[in-house]
Amino acid sequence: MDDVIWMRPEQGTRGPKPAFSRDDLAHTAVRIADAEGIDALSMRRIAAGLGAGTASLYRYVRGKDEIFELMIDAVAAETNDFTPGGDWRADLTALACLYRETALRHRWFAALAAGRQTHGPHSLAALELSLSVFDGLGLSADEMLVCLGTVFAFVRGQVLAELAEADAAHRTGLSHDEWMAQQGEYGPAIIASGRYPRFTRVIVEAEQPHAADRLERAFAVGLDRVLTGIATSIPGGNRAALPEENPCCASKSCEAASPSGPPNC
Amino acid sequence: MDDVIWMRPEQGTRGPKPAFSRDDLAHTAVRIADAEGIDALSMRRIAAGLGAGTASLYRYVRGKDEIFELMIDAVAAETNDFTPGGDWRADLTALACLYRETALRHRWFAALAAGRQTHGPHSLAALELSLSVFDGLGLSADEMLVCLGTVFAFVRGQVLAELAEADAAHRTGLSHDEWMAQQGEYGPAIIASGRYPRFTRVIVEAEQPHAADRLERAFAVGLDRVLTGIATSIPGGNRAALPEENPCCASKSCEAASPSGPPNC
DNA sequence: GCAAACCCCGAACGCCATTCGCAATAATCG
DNA sequence: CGATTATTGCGAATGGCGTTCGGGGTTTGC
Repeated sequence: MDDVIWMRPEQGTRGPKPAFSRDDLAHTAVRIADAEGIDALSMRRIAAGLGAGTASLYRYVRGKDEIFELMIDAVAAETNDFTPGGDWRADLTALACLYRETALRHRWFAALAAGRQTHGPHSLAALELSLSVFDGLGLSADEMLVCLGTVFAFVRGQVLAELAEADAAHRTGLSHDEWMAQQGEYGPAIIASGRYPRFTRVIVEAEQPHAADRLERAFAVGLDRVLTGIATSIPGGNRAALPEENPCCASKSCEAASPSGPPNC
Repeated sequence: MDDVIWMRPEQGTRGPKPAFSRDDLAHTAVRIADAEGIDALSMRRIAAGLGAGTASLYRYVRGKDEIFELMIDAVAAETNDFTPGGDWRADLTALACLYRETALRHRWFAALAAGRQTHGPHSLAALELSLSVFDGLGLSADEMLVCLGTVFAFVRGQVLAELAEADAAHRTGLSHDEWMAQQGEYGPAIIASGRYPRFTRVIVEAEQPHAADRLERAFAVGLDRVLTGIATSIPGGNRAALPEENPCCASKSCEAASPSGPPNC
């Protein structure tokens, strides 16, 4: 009954009023994790940021896991700043970009959220919003879940890959020189070994990696293809599949997603 | 130079031979993590499993991160038990299923591997194997990377979602009764709130969740759609897109992936 | 045969999440 | 209006963690 934090009342009826709210905990935790990394987020650190004693946190939360739950739900709120326009494909594209931008803003979010199911109010609202994209298409509940699941599996997986690539500090992508610079003497050793000819060819020939926006482009292209595959199973959703990718189409939809934000997707 | 473990020699030329190999560390660590969970994996625990002193581990490894690196590469070896048959789509399907099965066998693997780039020998071999699927298709290096990246982003994302769903111990899927049973009084509270009509409808109407193989099916269907979208951009890869999904097609390919293993995909 | 290089590891350090118990506070009840 | 009771804040303590230090033993190359 009360092992779900969202079911417990924020404060009792008796006794002194709590000094903070759950939102206070969530937002300071998010701030710290954003600034110092998720590994630097300790109960002591949160309490310090809040100006409270460490043990006091356990009046608000059963343990660190519930802190994570609060953080995830707080950030989930940022993925809800969007109203669907009626074109499921454009709407899904926009939602995916919005999710990606949010996850890149809070670099700990994707890994944390991918590992658990969250049922906080903002997370539920996000799910509700996502489902609303399919309004009027006549899809069954199962079908909607599969479609959404496929798109967001791709989005989360791709974002995690982006973060992993960037997390390697000075380490970079797969372009020849950047990768060489990172690996020091390991890159040449791999190539010299002759054991990985295709990998070597990719390292040597890759050109896209030099482009500054290559991560965005890869995301847009991949997303577009995933959606093309999904369109296959949506009545009336079959569009002419373009033989060559056109990332600009995704960019357009993405621009619509964050009308006021910078066009960095 | 030597901040990549794969570049450091396993033992020096002088002094006593080390009592263990890196593989010993990797395999005991994997065994412990499989059996007791990744959180139970401590340096002390590994040393105990190895019959060594805790501090001795630091003769083999710079820190716990490198233990993770060894574990990931050890498990990556399990994704290499496959030889492509020449049909890129069937081969990618098989590779995806093989990856999924491996990740489900080692429930810590996906989350760990998704967060970092690994360049151990088995991981490189896995990449090389994956790239070989595109042999003879005339794709550019960039194009191959985007295709592979899209497929594996989906695979990793989907597997993480499956694990998250199962990780919630007794917590289950999205079927009405199972979900209600998990949430205790939270589920009814959500529905009763009336704030999430689409979510409520999905909870109530979902039927697939009752099927025992629903996770496999969702994976197969999603993967098939992703591949359909990718086929769009591969010369000669455009097949007639089926208006309705046919998960059995993916299952067939998957069976081919592990000819000797149990047909549990 | 001997010095340099290497291995093993007990002990210690500082940080962590979590628990316990007590003093302070505020709503409720008699 | 007390007295009761539920609740809050938190100092102190517990046990576990990753990692470092330093010393004693072992093997190799010269």
